[in-house]
Amino acid sequence: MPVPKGSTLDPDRTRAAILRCAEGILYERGLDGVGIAELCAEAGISKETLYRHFGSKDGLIRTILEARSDRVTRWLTRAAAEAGDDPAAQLAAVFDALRDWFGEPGFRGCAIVNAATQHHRAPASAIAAAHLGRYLDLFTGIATRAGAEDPAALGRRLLLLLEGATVVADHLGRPDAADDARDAALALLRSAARRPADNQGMSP
Amino acid sequence: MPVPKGSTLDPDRTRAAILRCAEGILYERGLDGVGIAELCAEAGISKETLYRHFGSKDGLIRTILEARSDRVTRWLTRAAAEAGDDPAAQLAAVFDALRDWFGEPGFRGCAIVNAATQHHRAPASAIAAAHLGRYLDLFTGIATRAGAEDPAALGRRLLLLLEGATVVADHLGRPDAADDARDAALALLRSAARRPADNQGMSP
DNA sequence: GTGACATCGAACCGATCGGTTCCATCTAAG
DNA sequence: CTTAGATGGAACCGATCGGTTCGATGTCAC
Repeated sequence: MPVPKGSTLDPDRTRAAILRCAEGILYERGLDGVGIAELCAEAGISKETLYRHFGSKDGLIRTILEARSDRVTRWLTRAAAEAGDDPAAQLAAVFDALRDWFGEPGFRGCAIVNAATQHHRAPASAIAAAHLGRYLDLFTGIATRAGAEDPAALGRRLLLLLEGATVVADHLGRPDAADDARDAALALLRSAARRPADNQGMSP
Repeated sequence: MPVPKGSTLDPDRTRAAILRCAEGILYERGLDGVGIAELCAEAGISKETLYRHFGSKDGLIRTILEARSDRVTRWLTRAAAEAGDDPAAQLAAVFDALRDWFGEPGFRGCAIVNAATQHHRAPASAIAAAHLGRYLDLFTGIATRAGAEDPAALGRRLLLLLEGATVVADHLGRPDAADDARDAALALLRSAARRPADNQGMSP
């Protein structure tokens, strides 16, 4: 029961408590797998309070997803930044961070992509698209600093590895998909940074 | 109304008609986005008929997903086989086929992976895992024939590209994610087939 | 014609859904 | 002490859900 009776604490704190509690349950059980009533019971609040803060279940979901996109983006960006100046090291750091995430007990894929998959028309789709765009910016930045011939193209390919690793880690239960993605990403980085043409060998 | 009154045609045909109709609607609207009643109405059958054939909504979904996994696997395997003997050409053919799929009007991601994302505990999860395993076999076969040093590892990385491309094509609305995946796959194939160590350049 | 079978259409079941409303209660500010 | 605001608890709403049952209707094999 995170929220006492009356207005013991300011509404902002109530709001934050609802978000923190609902995020976990919705992620674990799916957007349609849990009702408003259970969400409120688990958070120790009444339905009226929830609706005063978020207006609707969709409003609650939107708020949760936007906050999560911000948090995840900051987390990965910082992981890259803390790896130093070498673009390859930054790239490796991103996938190493992902691997930690994939290995956590409750891992169940990307909450934002999952939400968009479940509610395809709803605002979740737009949030997911923006979220992937942020990933793209991160990877394109690394590709640019690595001196890739076509940083945008390399960024897009790195994004494929991230999303693919997330899906495989989830549905195959293989957190080490992040390791495969990391190795593949470094290989792509090497071949893209090499030179204009994409053949880098001395084959017949 | 695909199914007339009485038993005009044999039950097998009725069953097939239900499957064909329900598959499209469930894919488009999501497993929880459409009820049994609407499914029956759209297929022009009664609820009793549906339940006699499939037992439950989950039974219907399971049947649909398993059939779809078979069909998709055969489709991609044939695309690879028809590309000739060159492993690189086979790989390119797979992603070219995917691109056609991504570009279709109703594309909404992989139905099987989507189903597993929506019903995480249900049999959909097992079907999705098996489905990814089939992809893995396809890619590992290509990697083996290409003479990769570690065909299993290369197969896993190619799978990441396929799944990543599917997610990105869906949520970013970019069918050309398949082209990025194709180029990345060919680059990975080249660098993996080159030689034991994974550094194939002449950097400092 | 007769019986076995498949089907439709509709009513029905209990449960749950998202959302609304009302009121007693508690706290903090004046 | 009083008042304003935030809250919990519970009742309530109409709709929909997955699933069951039953009788009428139709076709087919014999």
